Amino acid sequence: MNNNRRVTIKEVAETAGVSIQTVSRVLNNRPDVSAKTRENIQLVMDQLGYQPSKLARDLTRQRSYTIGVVIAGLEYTGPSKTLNGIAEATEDLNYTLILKELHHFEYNVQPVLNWLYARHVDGIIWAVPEYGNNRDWLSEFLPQFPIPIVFQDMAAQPDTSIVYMDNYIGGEKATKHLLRLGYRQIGHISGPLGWYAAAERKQAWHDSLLQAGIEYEDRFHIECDWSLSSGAAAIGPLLDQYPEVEAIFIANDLMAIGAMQALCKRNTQVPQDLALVGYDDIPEAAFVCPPLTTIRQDFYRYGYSTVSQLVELIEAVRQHKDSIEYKFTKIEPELIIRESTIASRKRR
Amino acid sequence: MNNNRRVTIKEVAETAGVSIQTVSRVLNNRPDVSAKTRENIQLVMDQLGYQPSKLARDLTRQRSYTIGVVIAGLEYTGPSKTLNGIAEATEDLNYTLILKELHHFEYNVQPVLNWLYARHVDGIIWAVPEYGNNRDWLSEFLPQFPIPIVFQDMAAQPDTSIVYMDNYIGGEKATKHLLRLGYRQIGHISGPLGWYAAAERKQAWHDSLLQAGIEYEDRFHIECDWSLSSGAAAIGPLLDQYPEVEAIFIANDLMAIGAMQALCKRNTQVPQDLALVGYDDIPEAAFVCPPLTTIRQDFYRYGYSTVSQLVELIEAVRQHKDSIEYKFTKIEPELIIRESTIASRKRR
DNA sequence: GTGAAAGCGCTAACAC
DNA sequence: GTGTTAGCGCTTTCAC
Repeated sequence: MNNNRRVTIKEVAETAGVSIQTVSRVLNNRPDVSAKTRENIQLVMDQLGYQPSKLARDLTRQRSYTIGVVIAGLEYTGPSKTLNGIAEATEDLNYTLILKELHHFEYNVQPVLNWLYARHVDGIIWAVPEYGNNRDWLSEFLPQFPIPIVFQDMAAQPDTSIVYMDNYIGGEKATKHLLRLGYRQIGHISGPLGWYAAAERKQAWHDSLLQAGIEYEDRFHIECDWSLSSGAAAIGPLLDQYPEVEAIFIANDLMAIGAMQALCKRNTQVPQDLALVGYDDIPEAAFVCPPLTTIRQDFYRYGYSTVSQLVELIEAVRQHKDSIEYKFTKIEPELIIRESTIASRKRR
Repeated sequence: MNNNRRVTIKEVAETAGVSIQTVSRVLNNRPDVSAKTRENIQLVMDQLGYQPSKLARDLTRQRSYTIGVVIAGLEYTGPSKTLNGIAEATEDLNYTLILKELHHFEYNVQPVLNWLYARHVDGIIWAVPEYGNNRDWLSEFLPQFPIPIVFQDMAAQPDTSIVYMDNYIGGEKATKHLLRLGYRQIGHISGPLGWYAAAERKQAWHDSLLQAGIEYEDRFHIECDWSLSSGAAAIGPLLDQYPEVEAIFIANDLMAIGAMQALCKRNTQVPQDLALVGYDDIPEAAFVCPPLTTIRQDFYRYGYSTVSQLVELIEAVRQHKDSIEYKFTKIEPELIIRESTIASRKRR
């Protein structure tokens, strides 16, 4: 490892026998440099192995082409796939990505915002899922914050750009699929209801049943914590207490797989005795026995779109300064039908 | 969104009626400021909502406390968990993380290195797995590159810091576990052998058999592509051709689960007819039927250690400048015994 | 076409 | 204790 100092624009200028300014022009592909000068400078740059400092450049331009991503729960499939999409979009759009990972879903906003501001990011993606009241700061801090932000996973808000993975539609698709197959006694295992996503899915289940003219039973609902083991633990007691339940919409695949394991042990057949719909379409969903009907969420696209949205917003802010158009973008999940659901025997 | 210009140190100084330098001193917690002045300046900072620019600071200090992470395959469990560990360690050590995601495992090194250099990162983590000859550039570029790098997933090299998830030991643990249970005809389904990790695991399988005095059969090996479907596709033909195979070490859990699905369909019982060991310990491994014996890799810790290693290296380089100590750190995976392997009936 | 001067926001070195 | 001067490496403005 060589400990050379950086080669600077000044050195290039001196070596090439021109002014710093002329070198800068070549760097920025300005037209007003003679072909000969340009060529010569280019040569010197290559020889010296010159690499312009983005730090210095960003400082003078007051523009960094950098976006800050605030995220949490990277240990879960959803966030990590989302980040994957964000990362690739950032690359494709020639931005730099600064990652700010929160250790918890609870956090203090102001320090994070300041942290990002200090780093001159051009825009921010708030990829922390809405959970409890962790969005209460919005109305307070946001109006006076000078950097554009796009939020993920959040209810619509005025003057706020949001990209939303439509959990309500997803819950509807899951529940209506079961209704279509003839099931009537449909239960629900939800995630922690403090999570916006969990609440939306549950609401959709509830609404779909009512719309179908079915007497809604909140008894058929159990709140779990997204984990496989919580799903495994919940299913038995639910069925013991309400043996009339014919089908269950489970708010994620992990819990659904847990439930299947538990059902296996108590000799309850899926889908003959109980139909199951999951949520997420994790890779394993297609391979459990029987393969799981589920709702597929395209997290990669979710992340990717969020970046596009943000870059649009950044441009808008830099130009018009006034008539900013805030968008609420929805991404619709998809029903994937497999063998954990079939037409109900009882009702046919 | 408010479009205020940044509040600068100059403004703070003027408002507080002191020089810029004094403000800077307060900013950096220098002792040589009177309590009274300090207090006053602090007050002005708060009132103005002053946030020091890290850009400007980094530029003058020639030190950014930023690390660049070059990574690929974020759609897979391993890399994404590793990134999780990297991100948390970076936070804990008060560094900033710039993410450079490569679209492919093949890449051109020089531009990536330049990209990072332009951003003044203090150090680099090369988290792209060694694959084919994608490390050939090491001897060429590295010696003249001025920024410390720590590599992951790579064979030992002189003058290079490496954190290594020990695939050889892992392969050994898997194979020896089967041997200990009494199996003798042990097959192997590997990942693409161009991958260093895949090659190491296979080598360990090979060596362990020889050490046990077993005539080694390369016929019992099939090369797959890490995917679930490839595992599902491979297992049938292997057993058809070599029905004498009693156990298989499969190089990742995804392929192992695929294999289990395929075995299920052809009515081959695991572990009675065939014992299976996977690799990775993905969450689902514990819940397939039967639960999968596997090798657990602590990717989180892997990522975390790599950052610690890098920060140590950065400090070393900044201080001694000469006697740098390059480390080869191994992380040992763990055997997790479940029900997909039991004592062999045939041999007992 | 090219260059000189000023400035981006901060810190380091030295003076007082 | 506090201020002055000179950078860090680049871009912008405005001359020539």
